[in-house]
Amino acid sequence: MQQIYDKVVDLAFRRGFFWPSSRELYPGAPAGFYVYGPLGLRMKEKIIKLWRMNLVLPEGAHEIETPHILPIKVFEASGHLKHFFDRLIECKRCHTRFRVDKLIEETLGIEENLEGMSDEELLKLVLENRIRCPKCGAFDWTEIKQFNLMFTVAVGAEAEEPNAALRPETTQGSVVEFKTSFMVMRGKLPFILAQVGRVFRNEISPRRTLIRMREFQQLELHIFFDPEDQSKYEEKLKPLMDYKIRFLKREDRETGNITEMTVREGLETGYTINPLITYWLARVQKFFNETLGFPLDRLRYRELIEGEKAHYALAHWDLEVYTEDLGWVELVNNAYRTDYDVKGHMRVSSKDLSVMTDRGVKVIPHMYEPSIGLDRVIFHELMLAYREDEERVWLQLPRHIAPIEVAVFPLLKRDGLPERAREIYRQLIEQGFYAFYDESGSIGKRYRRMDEVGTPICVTVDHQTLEDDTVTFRDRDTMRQVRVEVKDLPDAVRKFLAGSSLDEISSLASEA
RNA sequence: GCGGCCGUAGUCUAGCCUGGAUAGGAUGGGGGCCUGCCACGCCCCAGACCCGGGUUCAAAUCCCGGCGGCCGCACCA
Repeated sequence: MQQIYDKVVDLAFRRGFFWPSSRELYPGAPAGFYVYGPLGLRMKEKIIKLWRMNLVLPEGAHEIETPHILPIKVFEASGHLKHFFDRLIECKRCHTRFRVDKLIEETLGIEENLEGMSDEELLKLVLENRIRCPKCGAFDWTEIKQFNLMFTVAVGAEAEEPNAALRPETTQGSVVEFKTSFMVMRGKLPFILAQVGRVFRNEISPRRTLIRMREFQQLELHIFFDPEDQSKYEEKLKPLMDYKIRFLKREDRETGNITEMTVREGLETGYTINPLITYWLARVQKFFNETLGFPLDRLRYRELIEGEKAHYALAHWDLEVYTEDLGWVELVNNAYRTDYDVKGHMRVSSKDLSVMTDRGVKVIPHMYEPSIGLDRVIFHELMLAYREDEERVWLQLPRHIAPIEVAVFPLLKRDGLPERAREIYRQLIEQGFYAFYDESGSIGKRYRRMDEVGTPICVTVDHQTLEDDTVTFRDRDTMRQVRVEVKDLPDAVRKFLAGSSLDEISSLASEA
């Protein structure tokens, strides 16, 4: 069942939300790269802004921007080198694949470092020790295949070997720049860095358009804190104590039962570890529900278990969203990375990254990271907004996220109506709205076109406008119209986008 | 990456099996006429055989390879 999915993808390509890169000119272009068209880009900007206004600035986070390309050393310290450059060997009988270093370590009980060995040496070890397939017991292996899940680059005109890589997460940039940022901002723990940025993963098989891409965008918060001092967050949690966070606990995997746990319960039972993590779990869920408009019953935190968690994570919850077509899809990676990253960089760089705290002791900060997959958020906004009936197709996007905020039409293409409509359009643009003007075809067709891209308001200039300077103001969801005076229009648009009802809009004129 | 299915305008599709002349239609798009509020109608225009090779007098059609898509497995740090 992919009905809505297919329709949303079709609509997105057709109307300029997003489409596959380079397809027009070079049909064989590799998959997993997408262009954001004008409408998709607008939504993206709006969501970034909402994130910034809700989770960055009020939390005192400092937004920085670090390079996409980082030296290989960085990824040696972060553990990505080890975990991203897999060497796999496949059993020819049952077609199960194994990481060859793990296979050898586990079968022979060797602890020594196998990373430096060549493929030939590793294969020789497997064959000489007659290591059998742990799954089916066969002794029939393929050659070793290299899997690079990071894109490597050779920096410098004369470089021949890759000496850098495109980052697979923005985190490492923040960790590497933590100390400098802390210093220049005269920081104190907890200290939060924020990054909006593109990340790159050489996925084996990119699929489902924006759901799994090779180049995508993350909204990440990197919260550095003193694990021994939670006082600040204890305070911040007070108003949230009865807020319910939705979890899929590890033991409920089979049944899918969601546990609604209040902040208080999370703390008391220790399930959510500490006040800081608890606060952020609640905060991020609230952001998705209240600001981005995702219904609560479609959201849950899936607790990851050993083997699913990232190599760096002590605890890890994926915030997931449910749609009928795609099932539960991860939107936010919430990882308690402990001091894994900071320590890794201390080890590889031999620099001291510990900082002084108010307690008067130096600590190596721990890190908690809510990391939002922006493209997936946009895609799900579209999926959840899609509506159709016998008459029309429309996107019931949250009004403040719609890419076109208000469209202006002349009822007819004569009698001076287009001229007046263009004036009104100009005024709205000057007021800072994302306005849109159209005079082609019939009025009904123009309404349909705007419905399809989720434009919340259509304003129409008719003959009455020329007499009393009022226009019709149409609501996307009900198709109802009220008349508004042109002078009140900017105010009406602003209020409607912020959530006012159509009745409130129509009473504007009578108040004035 | 493996296996199965598939690839004709932006989208949907006819033609392919059985090779043959300007690749047809719908929808969408642009322009025009019309139109006093929800995809009216009419006229005009632009737009496609995934890429490469092979077989053939001749390939959208047959064969091979590549690329891409969907589904399943694996991967998803």
